[in-house]
Amino acid sequence: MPLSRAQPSPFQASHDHDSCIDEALDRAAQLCEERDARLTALRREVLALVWRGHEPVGAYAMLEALRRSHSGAAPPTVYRALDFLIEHGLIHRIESLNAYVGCSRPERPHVSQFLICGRCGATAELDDPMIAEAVLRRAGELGFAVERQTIEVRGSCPRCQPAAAQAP
Amino acid sequence: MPLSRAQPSPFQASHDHDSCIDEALDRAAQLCEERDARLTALRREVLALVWRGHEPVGAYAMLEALRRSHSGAAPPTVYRALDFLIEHGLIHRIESLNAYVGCSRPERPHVSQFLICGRCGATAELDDPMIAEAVLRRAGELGFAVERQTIEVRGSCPRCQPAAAQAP
DNA sequence: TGACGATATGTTATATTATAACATCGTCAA
DNA sequence: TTGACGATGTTATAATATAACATATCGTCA
Repeated sequence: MPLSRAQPSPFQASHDHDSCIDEALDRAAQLCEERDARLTALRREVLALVWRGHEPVGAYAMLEALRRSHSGAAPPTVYRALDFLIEHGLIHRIESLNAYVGCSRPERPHVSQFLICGRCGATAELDDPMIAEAVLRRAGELGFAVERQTIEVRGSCPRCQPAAAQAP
Repeated sequence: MPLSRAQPSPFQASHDHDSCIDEALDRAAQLCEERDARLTALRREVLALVWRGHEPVGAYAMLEALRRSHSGAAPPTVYRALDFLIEHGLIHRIESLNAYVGCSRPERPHVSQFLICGRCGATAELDDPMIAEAVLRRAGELGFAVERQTIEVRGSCPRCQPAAAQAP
């Protein structure tokens, strides 16, 4: 089965990231059209910036990059675009980094978990039902009604682990 | 079995919070002594501020309170104390709130999960091995070496749920 | 068409959270 | 007693985020 429209696996070896970006932008365009949401040039540009890599990107880093094309850009310019993208599930905010990362499965709502490499910064988005359900189960036992799960895991990705062992 | 030295259960009905604070301070003093760490008056005062309630407290709120007794207090005053308390596992930082909450089991290292009520702010610290292990298992499958888990769950606590249903 | 309403963006200012850098103080031990 | 170290004081500034109001753009309907 060809994975024609899927993001690369977590911590995959080098891949064609340009197509990765293109694909994310295409999917976003499609989703926004379906939902009558306006993926404007500005929002699209911010989405592309989030997808520059698989590492979370800070708002002010995006702002700086954005200013190259968009001379008058100010903090609200970026934050408003980020708000839109988050609302539509196109990106996620990583709370422990104050940074933003592209969503790998924007089509459907999901509970995700993030594995964040402390060395290279690469971040993988998981959608593991076992984890999500373990949280729901325990919360349920305590009578707590879950609305949102924020799960961010720091550590070393497979590619950085020899390095991690070398220089601890 | 008497729970002589245990924090109250998550989302417990009203309890004697003064003894809750006292107990946290006593345990901290004991732990610091065991570890040859200096729980100075300032650090102790900041710890008491974190324990004012079971809701996470922001650093600048603590700073304001601290200034009543400590006229010259400045941001570093608070942040340095917080750093110390975190290092010694006496408090936790809630990433999604930029706020700090007392640790309910400072004696031993643990992986905790937080249930945070979006209405009253009350926060319960869990130490559920099922959740922690579900994360470790999945990360392990992907070759990711976990160093720290940040798990923060938003929702409504049992006491706020009727209210939540009423005013959604 | 063109005027209106809604949504998006521009612009300026400011709030909130956190850290850098260096000075001073206090304590303990040699 | 002095020197080293850890803690705190002090000033300044960095980094992240939002408020508030002005202007522009787009789609719709009279």
